[in-house]
Amino acid sequence: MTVSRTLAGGRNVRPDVQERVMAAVRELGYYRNENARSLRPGQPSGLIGVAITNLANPYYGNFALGVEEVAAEHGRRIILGNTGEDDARERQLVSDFIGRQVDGLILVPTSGDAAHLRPERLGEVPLVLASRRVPGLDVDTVLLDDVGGAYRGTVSLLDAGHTRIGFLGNRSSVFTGERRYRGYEQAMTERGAVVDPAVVARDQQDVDAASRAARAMLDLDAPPTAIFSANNRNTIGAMREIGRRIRDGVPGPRPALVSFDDFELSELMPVPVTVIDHDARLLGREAATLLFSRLDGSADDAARTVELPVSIEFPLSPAA
Amino acid sequence: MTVSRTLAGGRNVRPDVQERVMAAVRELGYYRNENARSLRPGQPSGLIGVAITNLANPYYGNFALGVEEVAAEHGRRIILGNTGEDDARERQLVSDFIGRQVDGLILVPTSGDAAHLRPERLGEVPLVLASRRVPGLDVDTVLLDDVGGAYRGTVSLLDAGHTRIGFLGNRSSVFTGERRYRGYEQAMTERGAVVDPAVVARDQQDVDAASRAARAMLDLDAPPTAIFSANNRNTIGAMREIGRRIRDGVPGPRPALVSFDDFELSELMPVPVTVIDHDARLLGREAATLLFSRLDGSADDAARTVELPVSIEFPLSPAA
DNA sequence: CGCTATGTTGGTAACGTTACCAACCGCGAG
DNA sequence: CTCGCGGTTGGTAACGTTACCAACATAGCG
Repeated sequence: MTVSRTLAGGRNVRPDVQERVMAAVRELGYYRNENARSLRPGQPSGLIGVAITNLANPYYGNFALGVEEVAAEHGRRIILGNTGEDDARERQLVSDFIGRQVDGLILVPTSGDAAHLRPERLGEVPLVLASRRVPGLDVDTVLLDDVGGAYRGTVSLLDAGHTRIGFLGNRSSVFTGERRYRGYEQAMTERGAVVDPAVVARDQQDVDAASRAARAMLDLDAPPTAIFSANNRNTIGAMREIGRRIRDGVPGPRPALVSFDDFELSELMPVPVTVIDHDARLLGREAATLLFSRLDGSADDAARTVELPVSIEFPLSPAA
Repeated sequence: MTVSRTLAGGRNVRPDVQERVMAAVRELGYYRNENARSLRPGQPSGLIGVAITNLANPYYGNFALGVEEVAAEHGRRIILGNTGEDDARERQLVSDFIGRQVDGLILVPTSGDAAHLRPERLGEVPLVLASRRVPGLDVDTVLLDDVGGAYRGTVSLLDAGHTRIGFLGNRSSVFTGERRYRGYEQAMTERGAVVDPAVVARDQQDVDAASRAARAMLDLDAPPTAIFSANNRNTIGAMREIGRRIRDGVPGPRPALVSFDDFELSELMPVPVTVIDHDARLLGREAATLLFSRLDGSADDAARTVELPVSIEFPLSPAA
């Protein structure tokens, strides 16, 4: 008990005893067993479970960093798992996290079945969703202003005189893919532009698929003069294809690009790129902040949604 | 006990009893307490502690992913901490990890004091270092072929006829910074080129500092005609500055670049970029593999070093 | 000088789990 | 019919920790 008290701050322990305890701790290389600590009822484990869909994507790396920062500020650690968009893996991760007595969960949910996230399954463990919502699950959520960003980005192309604007994005079952498409579609129809299914490609998960989709689109008899790309992977793929056409002297338009998600050196691209930028790290910080406000009881029961704004960065030079 | 046996696989439990147990588990939303489990002597916690220096850097995100993959294949989870190159924070993380009974540690070490990593402090917990070595610490380590990559990259510039080649990199106390500088220096002196301190800048930690360093270098009366950049952050910074000069019509050379670390769309840059590429995810996988070979006892006592090869990607077009 | 108040110390129990052991069951062989 | 054996079941203890309580020492006060 004296050791426990000393390590807990030393209240009501004589200073010379504390000194002897600390000396023994140093000599023995003693570390307090945190697992045994959290075994006692009511004791938090100090762990936050974080599951994201793709750690290789720098956006999620930054997201994880934001969560880790806030967790560290509150004296917690994060256990991190990668789901790879596989909901079986997500289920497995969540149940492992709960088994390790995490104080809370932060997820970028996959699109599959979400029965394992229902309150009756999670018990007292608070959950915060990031980036995506889960249908029918009313919990704290941090989102980006996907619709507004996509709308404003598309409008900037329309303002520049484009009317035939292609769309590259995720399939509609992905939450952000659906929202960003909605923003695009809304801008197009509001301005009387036609959304032609021939220049809408919504099933690319990686850079290569995005390149192929851009190529098919630009090889049409009536290719788009501009492309709205709904995420980083599609932007990189489209840009690769555009660069290839320029290098190889392929005739046809050199489409302007609007990219939802930033990428480095976008200002040096051979065609003008408008970037819809956002702060993944802030998204992570915000998710963690929501979680901790639950943990310290400073939030009422109602589920909250935070929608973070996006900013639009126009190309430095008017055209290439 | 019957519940424990059922959940452990059901050996020597009647099938109908197993069924009743599983039904109760489902009904009650029961999760086995992993912390209590690992409390019993000899039981592993199933956790691997991972501390990296900068999760915002996509390389470390990929590194963490590689570790996570291999850990998941072995049924473990990772606890992740970000040190931000702060060795006090590293110490704190390591002692917390040990307090949580991690089965092993994987670190990208900071450059400070490393007393907390000595075997007598870590006890039985195996440690693997990644990317960097710690002076005087003889443990399993995964490195890149920094010297060889930097050497070959520099040689490619010399072969192209450059003799005045600038260097952008980390200060020499950073392990990789030192090694990459060595490769550069070795190539230069071997070929009789002069390493001029005026075009060597070794103290940039972020993109902005790298831009400023590149600017100062290119503003010299005798600017370099090519630049060797020792890491991703310096490459991006240098490229920004080069792009700015092209855009603003600043007179002077448009230096060719060799970049240690890949970046996306390097083929679309306005000056030719040679990339010294490597696989951070593989680095993570390799580190985890070393760790697990310790854990299952299949490695003998001697510390091992794995040096992963790098590949060199030349620009698609000879010049811009 | 005795009483109380305060500070200090350590004994005990409980958290959830599983290794070990003891008890019990039914079945087949002698 | 009895004995022994393998399969099944649950009691007990222990892992390391801390809340609670009891015991004790000391100081202050009347």
